[in-house]
Amino acid sequence: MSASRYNHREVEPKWQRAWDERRAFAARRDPSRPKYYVLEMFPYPSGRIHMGHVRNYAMGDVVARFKKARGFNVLHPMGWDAFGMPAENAAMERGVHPGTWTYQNIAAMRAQLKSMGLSLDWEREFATCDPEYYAQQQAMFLDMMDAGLVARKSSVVNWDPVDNTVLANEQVIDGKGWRSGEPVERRELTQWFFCISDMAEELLEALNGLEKWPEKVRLMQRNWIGRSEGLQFRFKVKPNDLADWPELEVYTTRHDTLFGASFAAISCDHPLARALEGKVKGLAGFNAECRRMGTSEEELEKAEKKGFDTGLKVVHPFDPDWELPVYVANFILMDYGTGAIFGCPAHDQRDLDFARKYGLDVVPVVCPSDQDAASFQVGNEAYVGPGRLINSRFLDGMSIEDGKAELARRMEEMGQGERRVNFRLRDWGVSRQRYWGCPIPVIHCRSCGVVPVPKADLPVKLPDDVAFDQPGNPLDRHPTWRDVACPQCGAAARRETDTMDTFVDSSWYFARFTSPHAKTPTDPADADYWMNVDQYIGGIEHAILHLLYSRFFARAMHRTGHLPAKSIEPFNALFTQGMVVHECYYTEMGGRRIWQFPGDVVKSADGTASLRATGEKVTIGPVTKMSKQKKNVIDPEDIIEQYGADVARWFMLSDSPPERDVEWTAAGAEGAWRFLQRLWRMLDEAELAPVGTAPEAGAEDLRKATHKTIAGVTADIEGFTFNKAVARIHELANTLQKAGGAGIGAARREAFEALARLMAPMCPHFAEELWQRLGHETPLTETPWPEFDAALARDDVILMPVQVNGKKRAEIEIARDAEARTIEALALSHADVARYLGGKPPRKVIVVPGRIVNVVV
RNA sequence: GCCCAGGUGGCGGAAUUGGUAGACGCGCUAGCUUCAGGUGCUAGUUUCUGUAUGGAAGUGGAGGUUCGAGUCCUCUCCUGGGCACCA
Repeated sequence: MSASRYNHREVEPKWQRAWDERRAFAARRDPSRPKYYVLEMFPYPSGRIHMGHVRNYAMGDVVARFKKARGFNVLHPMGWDAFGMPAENAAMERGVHPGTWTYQNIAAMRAQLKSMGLSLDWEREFATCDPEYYAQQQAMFLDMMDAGLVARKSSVVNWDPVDNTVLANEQVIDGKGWRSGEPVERRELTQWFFCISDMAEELLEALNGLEKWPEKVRLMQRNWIGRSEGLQFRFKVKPNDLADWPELEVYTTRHDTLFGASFAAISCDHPLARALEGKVKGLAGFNAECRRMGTSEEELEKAEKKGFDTGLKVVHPFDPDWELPVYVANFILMDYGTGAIFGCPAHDQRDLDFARKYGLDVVPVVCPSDQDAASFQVGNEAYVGPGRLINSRFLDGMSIEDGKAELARRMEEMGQGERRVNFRLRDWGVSRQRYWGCPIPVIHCRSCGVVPVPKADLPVKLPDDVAFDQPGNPLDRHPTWRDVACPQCGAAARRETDTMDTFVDSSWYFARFTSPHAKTPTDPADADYWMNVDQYIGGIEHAILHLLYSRFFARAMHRTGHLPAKSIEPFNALFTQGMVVHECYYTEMGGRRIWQFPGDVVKSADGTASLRATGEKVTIGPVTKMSKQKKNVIDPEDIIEQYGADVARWFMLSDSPPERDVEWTAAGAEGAWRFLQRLWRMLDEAELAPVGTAPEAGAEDLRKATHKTIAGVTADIEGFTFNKAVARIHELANTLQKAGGAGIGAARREAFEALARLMAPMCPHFAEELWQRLGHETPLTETPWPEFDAALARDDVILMPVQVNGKKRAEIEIARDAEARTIEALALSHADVARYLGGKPPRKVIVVPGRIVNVVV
């Protein structure tokens, strides 16, 4: 036989065509078979796939193909998260219509994804910008309005005063608008909201049931929802010439520290702060300064703590002679609690920083157990630990918990406050003042107010004739689109020009895949059969928002009759994969870094690097997430062209555990390529028995290796440790290569066939070709997963380590199920062990049958 | 600032979940095969020490629990992700 080479350029298209012709991955409802729905987070159509996509979809495809081989009726769909800002940016920069740009990108990316050979049901494909999709989203918005899940209220946005437009946090750079360069202001707008906070308790509770979700994601969601038990109470305000403000209501979780209070503070957006602007000199300016900060929590928290004394006082609830100054402070969030707090500097770091800056008292009221109550002082660090209450009158001597209970009891008795459960979670603002999104289907009528668009008039379609020659929302400027007759009174009215947050689009696409062309959001029979998603796979960056919104939306869809009760938690299992990272390279010019593409850089053996074209010295920077800015991107298309999709997939699954970041290296891709070629050559040279021959009795070692590998790889795929599966396949290939000699042709065939079948989920084209070469006519997509023989996969005699004082000193060969006494006797009789004992009896012997022996001298 | 995760050879990582640290791959070293080569094959490769069977140290750092710790506990340093209008 002559040595051949595996040629991916012929083999990959061949099998892609074969699967297509057989419609191998078309999912059809079949109640007689168990279903399995595997879903990867759908991509944003940026124009090209990147390595992160390759990794994500390679993993999903492993699961899909594996489950199919195990007899499940698999649903594995793909679509496009197609609305969003980049399309509008492209429109502004290049004058191309957002829709044209988006659908061109989809066409390009679809072709790239198809070249990966993924087992996707392309017949279910849709884009969220298809009117067919967003029409159903609008229908659900109306249903949710009816169900009381939608509210209209004001909230703050980033406002660019030059462009007169709302900015995303991303578009605010160092407090300035990204285009205008002018300082951004916070501005209040009336917006549409989904009432997710009404479900806060339920969304929190149900996290406990999501056992197949990573614990860290559940924890992040718990913290995000942020349930707290506290006290809401009212201070009397002095001097009381403000008729509208006899009281100031605050919320606290540390009411035990009320006797350590030294000030009260309110948000600059608090109605009282606004009311005082005309009365207190300088306050308007201070508030304006606060509002110049962005809306992101990060920015607010990191900013220097600043306050403005309003001159107002509030009276301590338990002492009419005790007055506290009222400040407006830049670190109080209007959206949390009541937008007002009392400050206890000794036991809250922010309050302490604030008190030191403005010369306010710092009175400790919680004393740690190892400190003396009379002398305990707080320095530059607030004390937030446990202890006994001091300086607190009727609370003195109590624990924090008892103090809270007693204070709350008295406050409730006085009628001045109530215990209250509060959540950090805010309602979901979905209004966007942008064109490329799903129009919110309501009409504003001068006499009827807000009127929903009748369902018969859906979809409210985006107009095509829009211009992006100026900033702001083109829907506002369109000559006719806004004009419409009021559905109730028939008078001239105006359409809502806000569109929906793109998170809405991605909060239910998984349900739509079960019946992508239904005339209602879902088809009950399809949703009932296919839901829930059995395995969801995506990036950890979606751990909070996307997943929380989807959980909310599934509940909302159930309440409005679009999903069955079992689907209020739509994702049974979740896996969050790590990023693809790469070294970055730069040259320097005048102290500035000029980033260089990896393809333009040559690395030498001594670890230095230079530019291919000019030989200029290149500095190797850190390994970071692939990004256009740092140019450290590898285009999957180049890799697929050079090495094939199977190599790209195999390497993405090797080495790094799926949940961790993986570094793309050219050497790693080469290694994957060499492995496939090696297997291919091994088959050239191997003597095999005919298909179906029973394995020989004399080939035990090879057979054991084969069956152990089948058992191990099966467990690895189920446990999402694909890197270990790859390592095991390498080991079997090594064993097979070394297993020479005649008379084991059937055992050798068994090993080769196992390799082809085990590799099929990871590099399907190569595996199919191997399988065909082994003499099989039925493709692997229709071949069941291999079974292992438990007797062959287990060792009866094992090598057991023997430790002396915790250090390994010997090994004994012993039956796996030997009794402790037998093991101990054999261990102690070992020459190396005896040497350490020096003739004396051991002090203690620990025997863990099947594991280890430890002799303590 | 707050929340979450991760630190193991030159590199990516494995370690039966408290039981032989370094599987597998990359890289490197030596040799072979005459290969145009960045191909293939064989052997070696944690560090220190010793001629040697061997010995000692070793999982970011410092303590602790245990017969036994990469794994559990406390403190600490570093890196990454999220922070509500990026998707």
